[in-house]
Amino acid sequence: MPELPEVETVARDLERAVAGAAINDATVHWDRTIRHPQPPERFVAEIAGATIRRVTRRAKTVLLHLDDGRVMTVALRMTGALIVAPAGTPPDPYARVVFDLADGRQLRYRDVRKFGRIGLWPGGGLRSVGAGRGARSRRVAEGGGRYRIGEVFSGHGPEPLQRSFTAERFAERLSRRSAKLKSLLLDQSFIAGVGNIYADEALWRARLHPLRSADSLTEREVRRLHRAVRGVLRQGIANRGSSISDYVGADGEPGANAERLAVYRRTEQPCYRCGRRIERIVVGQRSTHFCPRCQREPVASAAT
DNA sequence: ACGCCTACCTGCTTGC
DNA sequence: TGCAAGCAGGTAGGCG
Repeated sequence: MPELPEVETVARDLERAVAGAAINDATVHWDRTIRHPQPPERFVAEIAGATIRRVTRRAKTVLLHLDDGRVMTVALRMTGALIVAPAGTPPDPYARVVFDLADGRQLRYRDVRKFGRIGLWPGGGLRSVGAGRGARSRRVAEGGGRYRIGEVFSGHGPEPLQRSFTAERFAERLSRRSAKLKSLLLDQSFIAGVGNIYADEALWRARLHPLRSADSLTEREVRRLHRAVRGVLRQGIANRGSSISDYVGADGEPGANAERLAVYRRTEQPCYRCGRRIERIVVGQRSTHFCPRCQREPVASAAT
């Protein structure tokens, strides 16, 4: 569910709401939410008494940095949500892990489909990001542990909103791949944080067909896609995320970006640019929406 | 490198 | 109304 803009929204909400808060205790209601091989009981013992220093994001994962340098990672996957509940809020049947804060509030990890995972790592070697308004990347203090949290993300591609993600760098990466644009945008090792919604939106904005192969793009097309990817993500953040069914911010409120989507789940509805009906196809087992007029079909290589 | 499949889970919508 | 099938924002692992 949540892609970069939704995760960024949650991280920012939590930074304001729980930075400085101490975790008294935790309850695990669904063991598999705790990332293997950490047994849930040990996780609880290790998190109890910790204080949250700050909250950031890397790719689609929320990072809760603890005072002692350790980092708790929360990968929301499809239906995960982190919600701050004031004292006295009725229990949530879908809360898989509940953190009791010292001030009486609860930080709840809610996840209907149970795909999400929570991990606890010694710090070190990680560059996390603040995506917004010129926020700078920050280095996590070196933790004394044997493992580095940075290794968790070693296989991830660049953060599209960082200044270092230039059109030139994007062009270079694209030129070495022959995969379909849609599949590549979803590949977290190619670019971090883009999911099914924003991939479709970016391709529409850049007027590129989802089946185009990456190495077929002209320089101009690469620039359009670069701008489009960053643009749709920034717009998503500005609107506090796209709530299609169950995404909510840490305040429990849905985001406003769903109404601003141009193609995602707008099958058969008119394209905002040309009026043509939006089509839905399946690419890499993921539903894909595009305008057949604005986003021209790649020329079939008539080999003969 | 790439594509395709299966899993992991539950709930909601659609069609008969 | 009931019931089954299809769909969902993500990703890991396996196979060819």
